[in-house]
Amino acid sequence: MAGSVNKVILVGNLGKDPEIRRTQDGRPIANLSIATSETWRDKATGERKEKTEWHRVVIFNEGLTKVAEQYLKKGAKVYIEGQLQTRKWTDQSGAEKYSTEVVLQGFNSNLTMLDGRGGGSSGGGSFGAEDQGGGDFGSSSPSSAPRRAVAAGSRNSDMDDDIPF
Amino acid sequence: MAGSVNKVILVGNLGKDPEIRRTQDGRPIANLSIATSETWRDKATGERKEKTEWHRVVIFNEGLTKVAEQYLKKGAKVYIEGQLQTRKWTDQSGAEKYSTEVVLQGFNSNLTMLDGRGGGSSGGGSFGAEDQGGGDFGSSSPSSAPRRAVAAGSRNSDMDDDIPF
Amino acid sequence: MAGSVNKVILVGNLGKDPEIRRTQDGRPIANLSIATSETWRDKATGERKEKTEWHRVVIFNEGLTKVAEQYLKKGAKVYIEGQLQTRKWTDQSGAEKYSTEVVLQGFNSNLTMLDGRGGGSSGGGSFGAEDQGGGDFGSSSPSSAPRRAVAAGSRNSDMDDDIPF
Amino acid sequence: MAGSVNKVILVGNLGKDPEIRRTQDGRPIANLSIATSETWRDKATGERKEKTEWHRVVIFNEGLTKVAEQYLKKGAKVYIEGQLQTRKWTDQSGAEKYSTEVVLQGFNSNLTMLDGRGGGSSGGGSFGAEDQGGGDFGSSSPSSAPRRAVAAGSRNSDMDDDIPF
DNA sequence: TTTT
DNA sequence: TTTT
Repeated sequence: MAGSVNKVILVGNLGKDPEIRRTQDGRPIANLSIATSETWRDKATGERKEKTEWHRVVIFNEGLTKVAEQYLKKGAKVYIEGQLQTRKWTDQSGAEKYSTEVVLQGFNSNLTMLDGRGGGSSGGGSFGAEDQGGGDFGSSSPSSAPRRAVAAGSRNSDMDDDIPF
Repeated sequence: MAGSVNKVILVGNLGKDPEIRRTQDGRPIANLSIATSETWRDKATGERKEKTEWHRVVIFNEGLTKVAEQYLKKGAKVYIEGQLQTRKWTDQSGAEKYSTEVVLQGFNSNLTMLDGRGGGSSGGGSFGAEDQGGGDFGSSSPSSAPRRAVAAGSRNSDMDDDIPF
Repeated sequence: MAGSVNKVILVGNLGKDPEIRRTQDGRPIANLSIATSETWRDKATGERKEKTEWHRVVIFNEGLTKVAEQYLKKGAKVYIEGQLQTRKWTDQSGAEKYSTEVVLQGFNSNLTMLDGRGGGSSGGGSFGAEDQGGGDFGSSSPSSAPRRAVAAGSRNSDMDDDIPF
Repeated sequence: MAGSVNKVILVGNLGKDPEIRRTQDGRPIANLSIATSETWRDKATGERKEKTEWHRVVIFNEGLTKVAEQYLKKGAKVYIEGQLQTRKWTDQSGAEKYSTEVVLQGFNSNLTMLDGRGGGSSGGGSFGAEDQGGGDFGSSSPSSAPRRAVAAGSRNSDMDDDIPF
């Protein structure tokens, strides 16, 4: 079907270190377990309640996989943008199982670190789907290309970042 | 955990009419099957490929459930905003199963119709989590309350919807 | 700053045909005016109210610009994903002005058509940031690459799209 | 127009403390300045570049305004979900100006703290549009109501948060 | 004016 | 089971 959107946005913490696997043809894949939770006060009893949801996240994008491998640790807080996918598989006893995952792959994926845990001087970093994420954090290539200068009449004569508020 | 976000955004089509159930205490619940798909051309063979993903959507919000029941039909295109939730259940044979659903419940849910199928002169409509969705489509109550007038100095003296571009 | 996210998601209708311009070095840029609106019933008076918001959308991505030029017309309904950017410019009288736009550029942009207006047999189509959008609609290249086969133990032995709900 | 969506998602840092104002009828409004930025390496020169975007955020939701007033400080990292709105106003010289803001108001707004600055043992917290946000951070009321138990056949017999991955 |  |  054309004309559809399939997007998941998570902000949560890793329940354990990323697991790195490889496809048969050698491409790396990272698996993350990410927890999100909500808390509320029960209206009847007044108790504080909390519910944690665990999300299985699979990173097929090679650059983002490297970022996960190098920078993410158990406990790290991340922003994740990917797609929902449900896989069918068969367990050892032959039973059919379904697993729904948040898949980071292709152009509309994102992985952004929201804290600086795990050592180094770095704080959070943002990595888009096109990143190769190689090398040192400080020299890692970035998200999207900057906006190019545009010839659009007089409207552009004084481009500036200083927004006065 | 505090400080987390769990959000799913889908634009897709209903594979069948909504199914309405009731909780033990009588609250209505709507189940939707929503398809999203992507198409691409295989780089090697040049073939056109398509992959469809099916999403199980559960609407706990009472107002949105009514909207689903009254206005959504098989084939309808919708915008959905909800949360990911995975449930564990046991089938007849005692096997443990997991089911991951997109749940519309609480303040940060949304259901917006993107076409006007199923009769009436109306095209799509938007229903937020606070809607009761009652009555005729044309008179259905809306999404969010309008912005209130604000005393904020001279900055507000000439509010206008006519943005000239 | 690392660790940030800047995302705008719109579903709305074009107020007029796209305007295509070119940068000084010849790259095409599309400008869209997109309307979103909300309706509500005034609690005090019971009147039905509507407020329309106009969004200026600028497409720097070359493939998406072509898609806009070829397929979008006044009235078309689209899903847009981009970033907020505010530009400062100086008008003819020398007054400083600011213009905030939704910019589609780079990896995390999306333009999806949600209807089939404007002729042809085509309905909606989805175009990610990496698309070149060339040629006929039916043969246009697609969104993201498909998921590759993965060697991940027994879990993958029976991949299938037939989710039974 | 029915059938539209107007959503902004930001993760960024406050450039200064929130500013609290009041409407003529006494309702509190919070104004935030939030920075997002992206970095990239210039392909031609190899230089590291950075571009910061400033966002004006206006919180009309009374509960979220209180949260902003009590917990947010200059430098705090937040997740924000709101709507784009452009206001027209006239400055002292009579010139027409436009200001585009991210407005948090109504059901589909969200403000989530992503760090634990400003004292207390708490880390980030999440506040939805329906929160009143009163009282101590640790006892603050929550986001969305929990999912209610559902009579839906055998599928629900063993609900559990312990997802084993 | 933030953050890295 | 949708849609193109």
